[in-house]
Amino acid sequence: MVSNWWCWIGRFGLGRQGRGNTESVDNYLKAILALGGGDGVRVTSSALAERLGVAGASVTNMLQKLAGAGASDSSVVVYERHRGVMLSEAGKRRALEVVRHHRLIETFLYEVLDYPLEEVHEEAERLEHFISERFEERIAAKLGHPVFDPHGHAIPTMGGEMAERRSVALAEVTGDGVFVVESVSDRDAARLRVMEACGLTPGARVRVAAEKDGYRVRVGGKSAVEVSRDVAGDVRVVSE
Amino acid sequence: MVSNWWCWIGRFGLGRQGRGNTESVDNYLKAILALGGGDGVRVTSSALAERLGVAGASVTNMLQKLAGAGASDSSVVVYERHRGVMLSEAGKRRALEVVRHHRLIETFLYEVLDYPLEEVHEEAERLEHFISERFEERIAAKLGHPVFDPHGHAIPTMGGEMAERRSVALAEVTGDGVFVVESVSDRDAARLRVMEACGLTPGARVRVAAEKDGYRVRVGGKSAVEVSRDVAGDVRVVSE
DNA sequence: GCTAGTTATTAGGTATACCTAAATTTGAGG
DNA sequence: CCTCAAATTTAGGTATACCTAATAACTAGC
Repeated sequence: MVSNWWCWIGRFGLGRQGRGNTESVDNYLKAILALGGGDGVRVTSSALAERLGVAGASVTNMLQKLAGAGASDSSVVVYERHRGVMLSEAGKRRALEVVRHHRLIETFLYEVLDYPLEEVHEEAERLEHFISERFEERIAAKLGHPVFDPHGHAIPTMGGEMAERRSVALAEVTGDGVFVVESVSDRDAARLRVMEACGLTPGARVRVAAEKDGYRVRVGGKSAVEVSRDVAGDVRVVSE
Repeated sequence: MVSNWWCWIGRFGLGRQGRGNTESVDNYLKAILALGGGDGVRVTSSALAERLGVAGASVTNMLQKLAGAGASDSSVVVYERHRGVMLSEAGKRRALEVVRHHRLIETFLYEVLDYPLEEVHEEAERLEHFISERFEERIAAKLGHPVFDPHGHAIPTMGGEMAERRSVALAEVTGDGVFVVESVSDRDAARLRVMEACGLTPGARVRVAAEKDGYRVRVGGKSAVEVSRDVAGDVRVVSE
């Protein structure tokens, strides 16, 4: 009787890689979507380069490859040199799927694994590319098919539909008034921590007074706090 | 008031990639561990190539890079050309960490997300490379720091310790007797489905009778079933 | 201790996805 | 309509991680 537990460590080929969408490609699609390329807006190479943190030349390379792959239709983007890029139907579908993954994972981390709000984004950003259909389906079911993620952002359905809501950045509010926080940006974890401390979380009812260089906000019964313009730029509200 | 939900899709650089361990490197380390390279056994290039499903030349390349990186100590493997490879302390630590990730994820998928047993492996194989320390910690806590995964394999602790148990493959059993199933291999999903159907799951008490070309097993009150040599090779048992 | 056969390594190539630096194209202002 | 600066693309390079084919090193058997 010999102990050889190691025999049972799985064995498999290297690499992964679904149907031809690499992690990189998905990130480009997501970035194009985020910059408006899913709604007929032509997105510039430099905007993409800036958002993705890569050199402009790298963007051009990738766009050429994406546009070239698959004859003409069936391609994931519509691209003409010097005239920007937008998503094709297929590209938009895929981009929304990745966004769905991202937001479901965020919700899952927050609801089921008790992550702090400001940490869900980074983890989801990595995992969104590697989960299977089954994983997606299972966490969606576990969470009761949520419509919004913990930041207040809408989660696209499997069909790519998305609850749309009208809102403004708090930073664009000029007068005083009472608002409901629609969503908070996940861009900056530190800022997110500030918002949480102030009670500026999705669904919160806030009384806002614009001041030079910022806002005075009161959430619920708490005492008023000063909110910088930076932070206000990361909070979206709807008027009550 | 303008709706521009897309502004809130996260923005980030591409790529990922922790402290220099790529997914590929982790897979090599895991494979070396699985072939005994964590216990002073020199593992051959061809064994690695076979297990990883890559060409021999690719293995040599990788081993040279792994051995070369970081002066001499601090390297993750001990390698001499033509004489095989084994893990260094650091390499073994990392390999066990990846195995820990894998098995925790499997347990999580099975326990929390209700995956069928035969599907957990493939998903874990992908995700093990991309979860953070926090994710690992959170699922371990959620599961109550489990010691075995759903296949019956021991989960290494954070310190790299691992419950060791003595067992034999059912295929090596010659006489008759009563055994307890210690673990089942996750290698082959189809085989796993057969085992589940037979009741051959970790912890099950089975009465075994060797026959030419296979085994006759009785689990609990169920009627006896025939088990092929192939399947028996994927079941490990301890005598009662 | 030599040779055949297996095993391992070197040499040279592919694809992805980045980079910098050098063209080029575009479009705004005069 | 022409020039010039900004945006974009081309050209040429890097690193990872694979590949095949050719060469070299071990090791058994005689």
